[in-house]
Amino acid sequence: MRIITWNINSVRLRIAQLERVANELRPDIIALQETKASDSDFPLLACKALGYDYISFSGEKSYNGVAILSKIPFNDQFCLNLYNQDKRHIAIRINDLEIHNFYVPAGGDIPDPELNSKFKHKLEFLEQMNKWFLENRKTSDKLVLVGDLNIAPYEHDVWSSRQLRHVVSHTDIERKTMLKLIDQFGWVDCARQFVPFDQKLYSWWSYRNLNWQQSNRGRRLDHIWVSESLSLSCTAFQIAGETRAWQQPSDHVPVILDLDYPLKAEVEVLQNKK
DNA sequence: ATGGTTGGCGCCCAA
Repeated sequence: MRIITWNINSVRLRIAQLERVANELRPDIIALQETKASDSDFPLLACKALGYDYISFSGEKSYNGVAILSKIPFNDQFCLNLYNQDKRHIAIRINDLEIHNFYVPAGGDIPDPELNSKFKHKLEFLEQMNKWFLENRKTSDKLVLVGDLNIAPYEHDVWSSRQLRHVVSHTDIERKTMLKLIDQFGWVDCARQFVPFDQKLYSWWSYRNLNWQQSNRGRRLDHIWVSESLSLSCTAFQIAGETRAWQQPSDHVPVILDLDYPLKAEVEVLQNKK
């Protein structure tokens, strides 16, 4: 099973790019963030036409919004309301596998919760995420958590850890909070299972730098985590950096995980053999 | 220290 996560930055504007992602990367599941469409405006038929018959979405006008497109039928879907009625989470369950898609608040410009309510909300959102999983799930459950988490936790998740020390997304408090989430629940950061910690790894390049390719000042803001029970099922990890060079791109690129999880048809075959 | 761009919307806001 191939799962990708992508902050598409307007699903309506980038349907053609979504089609390209679907055709070139061939994911079974696509988790989108920043769809920027209310549910009545979500391009459901266009997404189904790409081969994703099972779609779950939660959006609002102009801001935020998340969706999960699946080729595999799911048994259940739900949204957590972690902060402010923002549409920042959606989850689906396929048999015993649960996939959570998050869009963590970016947090504004000033990394001080006293001076900047957006930064305060970002930290609170992360604490609420952590609390929900600690209270409602176990790392022995089969869980995948993906999304734009808006934090680059490790030194080589940014182009210059020193120069971004006080920049929102790489401040000490954010990095510490993210590592606490990973440690306390027992998440596995799939990217760093496959790519050593001393190698630079980015999933986002700012629109503000038109020379982004040359200067390569990226950050790894988009993540795929799995619970410990799935860590041995991860077979490959990639970041589709090439999409950032497409015409009128999203500032984020798709992050890809291949998981050795039996698809429904395969499960049925297995059951018939018994 | 500052500015740079994009998307959605509606005369700016969030990223």
